[in-house]
Amino acid sequence: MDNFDDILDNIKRYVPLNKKDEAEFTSIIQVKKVKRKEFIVEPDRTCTHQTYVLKGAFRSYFVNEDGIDHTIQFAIEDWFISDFNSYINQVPASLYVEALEDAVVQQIAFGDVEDLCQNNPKFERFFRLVAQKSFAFAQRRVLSNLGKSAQERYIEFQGQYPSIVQRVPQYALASYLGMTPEFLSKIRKRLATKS
Amino acid sequence: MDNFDDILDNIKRYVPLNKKDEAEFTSIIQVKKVKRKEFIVEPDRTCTHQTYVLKGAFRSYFVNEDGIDHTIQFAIEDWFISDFNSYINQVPASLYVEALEDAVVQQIAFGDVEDLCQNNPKFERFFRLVAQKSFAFAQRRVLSNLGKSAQERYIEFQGQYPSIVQRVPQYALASYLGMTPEFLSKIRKRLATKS
DNA sequence: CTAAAAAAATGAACTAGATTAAGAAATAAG
DNA sequence: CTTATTTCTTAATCTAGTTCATTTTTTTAG
Repeated sequence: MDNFDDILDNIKRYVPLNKKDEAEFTSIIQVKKVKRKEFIVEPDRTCTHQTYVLKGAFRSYFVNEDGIDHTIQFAIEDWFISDFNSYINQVPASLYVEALEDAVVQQIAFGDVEDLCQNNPKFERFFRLVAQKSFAFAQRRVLSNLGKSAQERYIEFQGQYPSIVQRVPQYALASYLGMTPEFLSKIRKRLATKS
Repeated sequence: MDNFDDILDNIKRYVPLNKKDEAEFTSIIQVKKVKRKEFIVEPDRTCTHQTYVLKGAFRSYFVNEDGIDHTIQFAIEDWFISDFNSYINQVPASLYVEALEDAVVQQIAFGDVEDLCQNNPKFERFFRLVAQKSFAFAQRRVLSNLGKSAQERYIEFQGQYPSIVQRVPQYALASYLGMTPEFLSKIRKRLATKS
């Protein structure tokens, strides 16, 4: 059967759930398989779901007028991903969310989540805590972008998310860190030869 | 007496409040006057409160090892400000929050807010919606930092927050936009002479 | 009103990182 | 396997933005 243990454990890191809560939550989950290079969100189409990654890897990114893309977020197992701005305001997306590997996801629809939150304060609380944590995280990223050099940003990310560094293409990582793939290549060489 | 109308109106943009809700909320508000250049948050001291600006202007900023400061956020009337990471995790702050003008603020303590949220789902919901909006905003800022040139970032900010541009010192704005004050000066001259 | 301090402007020299282009290596998918 | 495609590397050139040093302007607080 479907494995909802991981996503429930994720929630239980923030709020305790009894069997009834669990049933309520799992009843709104939709499971989906996604092939590598497939999009689960695309610009101009409203992002209707939050996506929990059960297996696989994703990235969300923005493509600007010049065709250059900027990675907003990566997500591997046990992470949520979406075009959050599109999702919470239910307006057309500006991002792509693309599978970097064949993947299995568990999705929850905006309307279902809002209903759930209205009916069960535990979930309202869960989504508050997650949003607050996400905001604090995003602020740290702003700080890192403002204050650090390209090399320092790479080293910091590598220290914090070694599994992501190994798993995603270098051009995607470069675009997350705000530099060109060529420059990231140069940094890696510099770091490798130095030690 | 104290004027709580503005802060209550702010909340009511997200959730409806009856008189009892209003009383519950205002009972935990602490009012404070702050002089220009005074800090309401400092590194290494835990940020115990969220601050609502009734009158005045603030900025939060980080000072790195080289003594260079990076502005994270501005706040004028009707905005909230804090070291959010310190506040929600109740860990020592890494930011300064400084008054740019003499100010009057209304503060709510972390513990009081958590109690309020547990007892009244309307406030849980309010803080969820605010956190989600803040997160979406922070993501847009990351995007803007990654994708745009210094001049584009300035023009964008100026279009979105003209009142802040006029009100805060240029060095603070430069440090928010991720450039040196000298370069911002150059951009402004370029834009002024071009038109 | 005025002296002192803070903020902004200017310009010359410099550099981190981008751009371009081409070849090498890795990976995917028949 | 094997070939087509995608990804990564390398190196030369270029530029947006920084640094540093000085001057001018604005603000502040007695």
